[in-house]
Amino acid sequence: MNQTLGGYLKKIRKERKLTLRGIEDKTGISNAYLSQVENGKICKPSPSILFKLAKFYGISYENLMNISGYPVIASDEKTLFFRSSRGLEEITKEEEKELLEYLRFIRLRRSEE
Amino acid sequence: MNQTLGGYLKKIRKERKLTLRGIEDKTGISNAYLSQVENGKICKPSPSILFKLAKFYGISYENLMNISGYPVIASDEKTLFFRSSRGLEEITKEEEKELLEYLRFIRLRRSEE
DNA sequence: GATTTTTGCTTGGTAAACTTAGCATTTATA
DNA sequence: TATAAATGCTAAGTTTACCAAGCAAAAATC
Repeated sequence: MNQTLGGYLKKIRKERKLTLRGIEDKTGISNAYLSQVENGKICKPSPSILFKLAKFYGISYENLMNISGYPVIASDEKTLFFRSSRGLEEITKEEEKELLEYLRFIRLRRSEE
Repeated sequence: MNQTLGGYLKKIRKERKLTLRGIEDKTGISNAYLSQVENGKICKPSPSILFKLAKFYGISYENLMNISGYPVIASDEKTLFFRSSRGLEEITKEEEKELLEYLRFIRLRRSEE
């Protein structure tokens, strides 16, 4: 899907007509370094750098981590949870199943309105 | 609560009565290096190393990343999703609210059985 | 009790991320 | 058209993660 990290970043920057030095000013990442990244001379920028870029471009940090070859929790290994007033709550497999059924019900009901 | 990476790893290893060389054999991480990590001489092992340790010890990779000072997606910024036969499905805020209510109902019902 | 093995650690070296300085070419301004 | 500024890039240097080798103390084996 997405080729190299450098290619991906370069493509986005070109699309938005931004300059290396402009990004340096906004993110603190040196233009020299970013050039090396975009041209594949650096293949694994630190997570901190990737995070700054993700935030600046408004793209997914997790995706950048993945493209860069860092280990990332596989989505199907993540525990399901809920935000609530009490914070984050994990849910059991059984609850997940019931909730999924209920979600189907909700969506069906909504589509019939 | 606020623990150093080294202290945390050392504590776990001691609790389980494991040796540095034993872990080297199982994970490929050199005992010399692990010693430096545990004693705080190395503060930011690469995510790849953290992942190996998390897997080996059966602890949270995300937590190790966090303790090491790497950027991690804040839990309240995570998108809620569901595993289903169609893959991962994101849910809207309204759906989340309804599902949370239903979760309360499920749990109440279960506790009354 | 002597010797061998195990254990944690230090030292020295390599590789790669990242910065600063500077160069060549293009673009803007006069 | 001449000059100044901007842009992308490279080279050199610093820092730090990480490994291999080796050392001293503790533990195990005889």
